[in-house]
Amino acid sequence: MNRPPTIKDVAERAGVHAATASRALNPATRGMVNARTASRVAEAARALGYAPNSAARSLRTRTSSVAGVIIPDLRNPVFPPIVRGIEDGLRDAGYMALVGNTDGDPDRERELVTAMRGRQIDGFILATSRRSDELTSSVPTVLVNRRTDNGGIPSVTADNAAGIHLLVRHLTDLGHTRIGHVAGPRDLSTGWERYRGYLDATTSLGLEAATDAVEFAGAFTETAGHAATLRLLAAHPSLTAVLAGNDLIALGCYSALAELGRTVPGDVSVTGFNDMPFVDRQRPSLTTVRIPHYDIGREAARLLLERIASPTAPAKRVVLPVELVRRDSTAAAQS
Amino acid sequence: MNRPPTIKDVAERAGVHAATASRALNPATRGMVNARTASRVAEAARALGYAPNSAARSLRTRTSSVAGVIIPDLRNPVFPPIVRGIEDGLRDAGYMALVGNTDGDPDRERELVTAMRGRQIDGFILATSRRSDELTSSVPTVLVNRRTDNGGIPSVTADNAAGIHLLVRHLTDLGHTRIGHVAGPRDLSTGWERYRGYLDATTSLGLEAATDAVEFAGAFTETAGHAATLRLLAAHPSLTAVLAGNDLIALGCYSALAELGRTVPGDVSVTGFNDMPFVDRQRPSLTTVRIPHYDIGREAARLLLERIASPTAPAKRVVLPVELVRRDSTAAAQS
DNA sequence: TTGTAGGCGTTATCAC
DNA sequence: GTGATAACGCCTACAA
Repeated sequence: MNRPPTIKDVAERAGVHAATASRALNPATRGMVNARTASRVAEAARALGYAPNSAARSLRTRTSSVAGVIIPDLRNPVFPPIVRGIEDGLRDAGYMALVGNTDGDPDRERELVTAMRGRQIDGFILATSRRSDELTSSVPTVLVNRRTDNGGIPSVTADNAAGIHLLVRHLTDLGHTRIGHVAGPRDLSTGWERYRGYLDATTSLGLEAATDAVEFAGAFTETAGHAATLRLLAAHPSLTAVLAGNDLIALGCYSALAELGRTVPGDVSVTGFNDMPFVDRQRPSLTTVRIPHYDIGREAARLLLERIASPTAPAKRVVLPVELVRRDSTAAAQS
Repeated sequence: MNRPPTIKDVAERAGVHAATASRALNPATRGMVNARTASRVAEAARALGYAPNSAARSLRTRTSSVAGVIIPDLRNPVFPPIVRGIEDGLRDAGYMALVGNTDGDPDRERELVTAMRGRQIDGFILATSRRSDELTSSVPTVLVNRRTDNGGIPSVTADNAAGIHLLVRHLTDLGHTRIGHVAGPRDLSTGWERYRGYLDATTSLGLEAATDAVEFAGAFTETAGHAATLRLLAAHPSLTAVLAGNDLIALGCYSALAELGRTVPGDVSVTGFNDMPFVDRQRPSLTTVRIPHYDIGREAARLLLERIASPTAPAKRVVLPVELVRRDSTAAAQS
């Protein structure tokens, strides 16, 4: 239980001064030191099992090689693969992730940001932003999955518009012309961009009455999707297809349609968004758009490291491609 | 972009010495200081937006209020609620979680442990342990979900044996007497304890031939479960019920039985373990045992904090109760 | 190429 | 009850 070795111990063992040991151990300054002494120091460090004290290093250099990752709730199946991607992306650069959940509460988010700043975080990856957020962080920050309307902060998101276009195209290919939309919350870029994509796709394909065949779900949840679907079909009973804002909303569509005595896909086709785990095993299996969650996370980590290296470079907005996954919840329209 | 305020700034503004400010701000030492100066300091800190520099504090106190959480893979649906529970449990005490994934690789695990130690972690929560691991950490450590055979390290797990008893009892109540087991890996406490529970329950209920009606799946995955189920039914074609090591293995049972032309639950009843998300929506919905993932995480955090406070107290092994969830994958045995 | 010295911000110890 | 001081371990001008 004796103290871990310090750089002084290493220096002593190698017969040099602490400053020399420090230079020898740091790749960036290794060149300043005689190659033979350098390897002697390295050997001593290895023998002692020396690991630099990061608190001391942070205090001195004002960097920590730690990134703060703030998400709404890890239990939402969208986030685990994203966080995993972030972790893997950070690891390559020797960074680690401090993870915090907000449950969508802005106060909680502020608390977390403050607490993490106090811990000398080098940067933030936020998955919690609303479209209207005006983030003015002095710390390098990257948005993931969601983004703000204001493009000042780098972000990594899926191509929501393209995904919706793929779905609408898939449905029109099946002969559908009366396609409704159960949209996600308007204040989140995911909900909003998919809604805009729906408007674009339907109008550009010349489908009538699309603009008002929309209901907004209060949240990306099954229950909110259920309620919104009931409202949508009450107003538009003749719809033959429903585009849901995401997979959970689509599951809400399933139950609402069942409640209304409509079959999927016999009477109404339903589509989701995200391709979260196990939607391929629902009854019926869900036609949806696959978004590359893990890659989104990894890319966000890359962007953050880039940003830390050059904080004043212009903010990139990376949009990753998505993929249509045809399954059994969509079928030819009944005429 | 000027430097964040230090305790010296706060002291100056309050007209006291830095040491006094430090005492005033620290709840533990607040008593040493005059109440009026204390509140003057607090006010100055608030006005300046002072947040202590945790690197300096860590350097001085050798504590960081950060815990390392090491898991196999966040994408395994068991872990998100556990990690979330840990995070919530730590937060109450002002701790944060540094999360790392190992993919079950012991080398990777060692790397992570070393790296986190270098970061002045106050303790570890490990979800990666194998039964045979001999952990001899000088840092407070708690095992979660899995544990080692050697009881020297505190752990928080679900009551696997009780869960299996509930399932076996449920099946015998339905008239089953020929119950097989597709077990999880023997080297993990989860797989092992459920296997032992199966032996106990079947023998204590006087079911014949139970001991050899077991196949071990190579992993807690659907494919491993599928393969093991085929082996089990080849050797024991007359089984009317299969107890799977966990939910994913149970899904493998489903597909294997379908491949063999047996219906669930008509020909064979199947049970899982964990009650992971969406198994209630499989066809058929899965009878399983619900384990309190979130509470397990929270309790692990509590235990770790306790351990940090008194590192030499005897190691508790906390076992949390589980609950039978009856669904459609089990039915009365055909006679 | 290597050694010396000072300081990062905080807290513990000692003196008043 | 408060102030002065030193030390935690590391890094980096600057000096040699």
